[in-house]
Amino acid sequence: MTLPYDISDYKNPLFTIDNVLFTVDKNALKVLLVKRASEPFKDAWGLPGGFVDIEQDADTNATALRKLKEKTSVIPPYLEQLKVFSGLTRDPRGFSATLVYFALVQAQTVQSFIDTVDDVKWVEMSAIQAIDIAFDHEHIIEQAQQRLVQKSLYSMLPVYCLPEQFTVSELKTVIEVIIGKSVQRKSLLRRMEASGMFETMTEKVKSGGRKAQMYRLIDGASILNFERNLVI
Amino acid sequence: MTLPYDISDYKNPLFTIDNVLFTVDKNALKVLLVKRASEPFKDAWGLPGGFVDIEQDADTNATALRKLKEKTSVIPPYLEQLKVFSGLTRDPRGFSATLVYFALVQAQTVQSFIDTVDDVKWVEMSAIQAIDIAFDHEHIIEQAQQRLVQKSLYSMLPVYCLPEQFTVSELKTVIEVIIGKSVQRKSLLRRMEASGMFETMTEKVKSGGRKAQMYRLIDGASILNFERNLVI
DNA sequence: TTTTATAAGTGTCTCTAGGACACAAACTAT
DNA sequence: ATAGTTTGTGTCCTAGAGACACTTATAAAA
Repeated sequence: MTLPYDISDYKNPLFTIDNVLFTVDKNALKVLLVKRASEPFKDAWGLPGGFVDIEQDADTNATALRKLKEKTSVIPPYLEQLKVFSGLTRDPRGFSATLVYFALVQAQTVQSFIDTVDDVKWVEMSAIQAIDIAFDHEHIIEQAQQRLVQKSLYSMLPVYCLPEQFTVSELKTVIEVIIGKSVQRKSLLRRMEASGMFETMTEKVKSGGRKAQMYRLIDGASILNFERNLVI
Repeated sequence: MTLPYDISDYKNPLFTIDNVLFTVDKNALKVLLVKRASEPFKDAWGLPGGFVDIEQDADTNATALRKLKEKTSVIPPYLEQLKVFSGLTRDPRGFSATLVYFALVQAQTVQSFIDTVDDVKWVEMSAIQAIDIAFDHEHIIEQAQQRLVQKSLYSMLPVYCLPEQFTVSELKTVIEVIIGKSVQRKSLLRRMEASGMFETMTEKVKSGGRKAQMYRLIDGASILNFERNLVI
């Protein structure tokens, strides 16, 4: 419900969008950071985000995708809301609320085309503490990682860190990197079968031993939530 | 990340907070609605909410609780973010984003207060379609219900619809009302035991047959997520 | 006081899906 | 051909939910 006041009567909170974009690359979970070109937190690293452009964005999802594209040239195949982080102290300019999205993408090179960003890079989660991170973004990243781990226990979300076609072993590896524990191939295969989300390709691919079956997400298939978690 | 522009450079989206407050009463899931006193959607029913008061609210959670307290006189024992609903068309005044919270409360603690006012009421979920609902609040309520059902399959969240002390049968009933399916008492007891969230009271309570053991949430116990869902 | 009805609580079997692991199959390199 | 490696399958184990009969406790009726 919205109250009948004119919005200009109010001191409005600063409302922004931020993105936590994850990938799995070389057996490590990585998050995308951009170097801030201006205050506050100039020269620190932070999450790619910004203000909603109400002329241009149909909704906040559109803002999230636009900011990712502008700052990193990446369009993720998976995007969902994490949550809103808010408070008087999280931004030196005053009360702020940032709607954080959480996204997954296949490992790829990133680059920026705009001048509010100096640099863009993938940072391994294990290296986060060593980096000067803007605002409460380190805390936000942790929360996003927890959500990613949880979802990976009861869904095939990690497929979005893979190319369109992939083998069971590749899927197994990204899941293991994300949840930090090994998984049985057999369990994965059973889940892939049960989910009905995947189709097999006719060609197989060599892999150091017997050729591996390639799979892909069926067009338009939505991520199924299993009834049980993997055991950690 | 927030960009370095002065906020006044931007046309800001309307940013509001809304609450979907559920309870279970008389074998029905109910949601709290408020009659709108002014435009837009004057005289329609909508979710209790409003603007953040950055002088008064420490964060958006505080806003949500403040608004709920105003309408019910009660601080609900459970509150979490659902998600942000946004877009150009959901509010006739222009682009808006509303952060929706989802809350649970015991019916009885609220009843006596809302009986004294005529602009707040509990509405059975089954009666929602028959009511003139403001904005996209009907859609929001549906989403909140889905979340409530899901969480009730892998947690004891429905306890927050009960008084401090309760019996297994009472818990069984609220769960069944929420998920719309019967549950085995045995399964519930196993879960209560396994969760370690509850303690037994010394007194028992009569219930038409053998006296029932009373339970309560252990102080400070957090809601445990089970590894498996109940089977629907 | 005994009987009956009712709800609480227990014992135990079944069922499902993940975990473990051995083993067969397919492929490469020597 | 043989060894080494990875893929894929068969099968048993296990945890935890579902089903359901049966025992226990209590109040109300006879």
